[in-house]
Amino acid sequence: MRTYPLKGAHGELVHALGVRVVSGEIEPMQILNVDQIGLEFAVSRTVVREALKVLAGKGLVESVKKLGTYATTESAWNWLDPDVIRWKFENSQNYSFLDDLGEVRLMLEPIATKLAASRRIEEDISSMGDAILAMAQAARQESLDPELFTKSDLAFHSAIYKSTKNQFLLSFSKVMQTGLLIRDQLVHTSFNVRGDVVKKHRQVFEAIVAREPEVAEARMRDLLVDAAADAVSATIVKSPLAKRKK
Amino acid sequence: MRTYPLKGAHGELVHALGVRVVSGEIEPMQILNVDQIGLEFAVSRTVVREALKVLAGKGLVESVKKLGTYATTESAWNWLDPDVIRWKFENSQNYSFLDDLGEVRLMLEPIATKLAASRRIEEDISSMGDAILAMAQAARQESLDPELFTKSDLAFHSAIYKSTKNQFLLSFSKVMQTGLLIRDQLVHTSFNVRGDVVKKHRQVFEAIVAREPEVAEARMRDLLVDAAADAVSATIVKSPLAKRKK
DNA sequence: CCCTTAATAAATCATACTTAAAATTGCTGA
DNA sequence: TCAGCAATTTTAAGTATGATTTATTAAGGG
Repeated sequence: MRTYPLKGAHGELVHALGVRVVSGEIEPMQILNVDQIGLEFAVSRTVVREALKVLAGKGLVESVKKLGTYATTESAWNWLDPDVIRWKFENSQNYSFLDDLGEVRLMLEPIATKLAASRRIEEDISSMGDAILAMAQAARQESLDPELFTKSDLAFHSAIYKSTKNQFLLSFSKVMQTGLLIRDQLVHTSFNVRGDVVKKHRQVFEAIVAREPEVAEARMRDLLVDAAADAVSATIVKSPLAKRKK
Repeated sequence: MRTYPLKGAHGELVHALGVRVVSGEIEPMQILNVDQIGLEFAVSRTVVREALKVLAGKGLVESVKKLGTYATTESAWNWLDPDVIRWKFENSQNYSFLDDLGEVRLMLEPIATKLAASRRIEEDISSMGDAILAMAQAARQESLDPELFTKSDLAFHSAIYKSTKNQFLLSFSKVMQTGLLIRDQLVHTSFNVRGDVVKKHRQVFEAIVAREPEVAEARMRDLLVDAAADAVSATIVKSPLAKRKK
């Protein structure tokens, strides 16, 4: 399974080099030699150069004449690029950036929910309704379906961002989804789904349907605090080195 | 002056095509013919293909064999890419996305300020201090310097994001800066700098220095409300068609 | 110390070849 | 006659390679 959308040799090379840069395997200021890479991956210079241009577009490398193309420092990277996030996950020593992502989520999502409650249209309601139904279905004790649960959970939150009619929030939700999805793969959907998770989602939904911004916001905030607590315990279990940077 | 960081024929082509897609001049699903573009810009196929790959990396185009490379719909674009924002500004009929950006700013920046107040290190303090000094200097009635004012204003807010030690917030601040910078060019720094602007910035700064998260947050929120009010009046004056989508 | 020149690697160009997928054609059988 | 299916053609992306240009650093000479 390809987790990246890019096709062919080019896509694989973008992916491979991207991972090397964000994982720190290729250190900042280290030169990426075109011919050498072409040799290693058995592709032509054309393909290598295209890949480097794409990475440059995401801030991961820079190139100056005479010197060469070199990796940049973290602060130059576009962390809000879904690819960058995905690559970061794949070979990381340190998952503290997950905490960073969660922190931003906690800043945005309750207010996004408030906005959703005042701007949602019928189409948004039906998306959310479908997601909630699927979620309840997946959480049924007789037939637990972790994959469906995760998927519908993400769909619900995504629908909220979409309801805000704010392009930036929608783009952010993609970054978030990428992060959460891979986190779930990492912690293997511990799926200690507390009985009230679905209920709490439904209550958020109902407040949005009823166009009650303040109520929706408060309920979402409550829900996220629970989710964060679950995530922390899961992370500690699976990955003892995941420590918050002071 | 080049407002884009990309160099040479390649960079210019990425820019030109990016603007066309983002502005809607090239509509979703419309095919971008490689040979035709090469002819129009008098560059080789290689350069065109590299440019299209970069755009694909930002979600602006997709390519399938046999069919060609075509523009995608807005929802596929990565709005959190500084280039995308910049291009959006350059040929837009509608500046409502500025309101979207401001909305997200209002969601993030007060809390970022709160975090900054508890996580800032000495280096952050000196960055902010320098920015505040420059700002006060620029706002002096004897020698008004709009450009310096804008620059130091941005530097101050950027230093706050940096103090949070959260990579995502830092990347977001780049997007924000791009937006605010070009907005200021658009409204030509109306510079009706209310006397208390510098003072309010200084008060935020002092709360951060004193490590008073709650106070810092409240003061920043207050400051942003003023800024938003100024921006709205400026936008209405210069651009009557800037209407908020209902 | 400045100016010229050489060296270097990115940037560009041009062209040929390969691959995958869609569209067309053509065959078959009901 | 025509619907359905398979083989063929066509199209444009994708890949490869060698030659050329350009910009910048570094070395060398005045």
